[in-house]
Amino acid sequence: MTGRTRRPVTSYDVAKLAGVSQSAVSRAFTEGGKISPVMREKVREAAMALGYRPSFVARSLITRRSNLIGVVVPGLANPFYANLLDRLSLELNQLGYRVLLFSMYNDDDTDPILEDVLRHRVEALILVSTSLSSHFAEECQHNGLPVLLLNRKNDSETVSSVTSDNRPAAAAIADFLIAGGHRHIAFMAGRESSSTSRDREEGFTQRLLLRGFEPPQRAVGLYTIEGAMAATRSLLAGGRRPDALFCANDIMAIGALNVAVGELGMIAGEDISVVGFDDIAMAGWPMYNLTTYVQPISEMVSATVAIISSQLKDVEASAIQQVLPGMLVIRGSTRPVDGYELKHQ
Amino acid sequence: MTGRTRRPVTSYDVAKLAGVSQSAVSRAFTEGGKISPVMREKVREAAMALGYRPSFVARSLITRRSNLIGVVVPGLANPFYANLLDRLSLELNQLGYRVLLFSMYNDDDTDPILEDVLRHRVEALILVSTSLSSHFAEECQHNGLPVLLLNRKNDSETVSSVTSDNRPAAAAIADFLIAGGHRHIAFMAGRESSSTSRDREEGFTQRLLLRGFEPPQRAVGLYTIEGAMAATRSLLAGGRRPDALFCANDIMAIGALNVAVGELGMIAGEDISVVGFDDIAMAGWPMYNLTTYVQPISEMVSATVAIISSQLKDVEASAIQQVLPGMLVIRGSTRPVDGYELKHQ
DNA sequence: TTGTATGCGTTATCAG
DNA sequence: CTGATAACGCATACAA
Repeated sequence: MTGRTRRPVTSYDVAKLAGVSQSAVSRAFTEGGKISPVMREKVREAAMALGYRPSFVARSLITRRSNLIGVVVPGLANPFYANLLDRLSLELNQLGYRVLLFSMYNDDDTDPILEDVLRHRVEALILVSTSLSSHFAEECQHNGLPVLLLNRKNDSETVSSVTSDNRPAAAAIADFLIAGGHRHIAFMAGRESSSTSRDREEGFTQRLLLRGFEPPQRAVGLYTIEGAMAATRSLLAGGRRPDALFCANDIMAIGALNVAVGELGMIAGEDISVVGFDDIAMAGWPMYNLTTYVQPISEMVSATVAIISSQLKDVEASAIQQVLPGMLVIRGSTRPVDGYELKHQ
Repeated sequence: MTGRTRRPVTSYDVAKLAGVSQSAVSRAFTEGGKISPVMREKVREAAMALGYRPSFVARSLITRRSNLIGVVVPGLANPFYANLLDRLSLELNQLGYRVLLFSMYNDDDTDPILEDVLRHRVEALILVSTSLSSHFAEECQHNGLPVLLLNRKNDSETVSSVTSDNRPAAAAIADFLIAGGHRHIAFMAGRESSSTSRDREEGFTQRLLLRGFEPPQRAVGLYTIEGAMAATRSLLAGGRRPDALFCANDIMAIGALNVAVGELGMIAGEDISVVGFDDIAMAGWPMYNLTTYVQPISEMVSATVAIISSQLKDVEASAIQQVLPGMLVIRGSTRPVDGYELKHQ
């Protein structure tokens, strides 16, 4: 406790104090190290006295394992992403991995960031609702680096992904709105570049057409509250006011409610039915009470970790496109419909 | 593009292909490396062909700089934390640092996690609303590792912190509620262990006493929506219903509104006035329209990065306890008061 | 079981 | 400006 050390304590320092070899110190701190209990204790004591902590960076260099997993998120303003990241971090930690975090704000060009991630020698890469250039996909595959797209799909079949069953989900929502007797149905997209948004729109539109409806009125909310509020204002200002609105995610649906209910004084579930997608916590709160499609977030995270784990074990493991089923939960933001059970709070 | 490489490409591989020495490769990829343009180009070409990326872990070992900053957050369910993390990540990235993320779910014992962080040789440590054992504080100081508590203070003066002016803020809220003619004033605390919650409570209570009021009715919301909803139910079920409620953060205030307005049908700003703290995005949405104290999140993050930077430059730089002023924004969840300007949407 | 010696992929130091 | 060579802190094959 005397002076301030500048240089961190090394295994050599510990070895000298304990009167043993450096490798003994190493073994004392390695998982399955063959070492006698008495020696281990001696080393641990010296280490404690010096405040020694084995350096993961030195270890990584030789073991080629960084214990790091790169996670790229598109900002955390959407609670769904925050939640996803939170759980991901938790599960990865339990497996002994640490999360190297990257926030993407412009979806267009992930490459510079990914370049940086690779330099850190992460053991795997998880992209949350973010796309990947085919160039990089190849690059990662070539290096045997597991990559997984979470809540988004890739054109190529060579990269793994975990998503909900977006198309059937959207179709079910179309059925529900039709059954509710709505006639002027609208859809709010996220970003045009988002496969997730496209899938939901296609599933929705195709089912409407199949049932003899016109394609929905269309707006773009850019996956943000503000964008959704603006889009909703113009949607509801138009001559043919829609009586139902399906938004590609909850955050936009809530933006829509902010405008329809909060600004225009409409009554959700009577004047207009609003449906979201994700089931973020807010959706279940009394003030919004939003009908939405539950993304099975827990299963999605588990599947993600499972796939990553398997590819970590076996580099040759083939890519998996996992699609997980969620469920529609009916709350008060939509007109009640016979045969659909209202979720009791 | 032929076989799959198992071992990442090294600078030696590049050197061989380019017909130069390994050090030349290193210089070509180092910031201020003295190297001729022609050689640099030759190296870059070979590197591109092989898909070479310098290893940060090898570099870290010798430069003793990991480019990593450990950030510990108490989960991301509270948008305020998510926002904080988001901005922090952004600013640190711009300075060339990467965020090594840790989520704390039990506030009690951060030590095992911090142990792990240090092994990764992070260059600094930012604890968001999380406490630090004095043991670890010493340890970090001894190692010359900058540590900063964000949105929380420490007993010891030796560790830096960045917070809002919680006490004056809470006092201002007391004044505002008194001016609004409220008589039965309640306070909802976060966690008892939170210095932030304690500061806000003390500032609030002391001002009430000073103005001749009784100490506020008290509830504990545990900083969560669910906790706040439960606390509010019992608060409003009691005989003496409070006509004003100040919650130690927004998320709890919104929980309170969920119950008061959403469940009990009360009218916020008439039957009861609810005030929060933080000014998360949600607070400004029409459905909640929450009066709250704005934490200057942007300034807090900048101050954090500035302090960390200065301590990174000069290990001997002394700890700083920075307290930043925010401001009260009046919205619709509280009774209007003369002399207080309503925030226009 | 323990110690010795070597290498992980870079940067840094020194000659040329 | 360029190339050889020695660290960086640890794990591991090998010898004892």
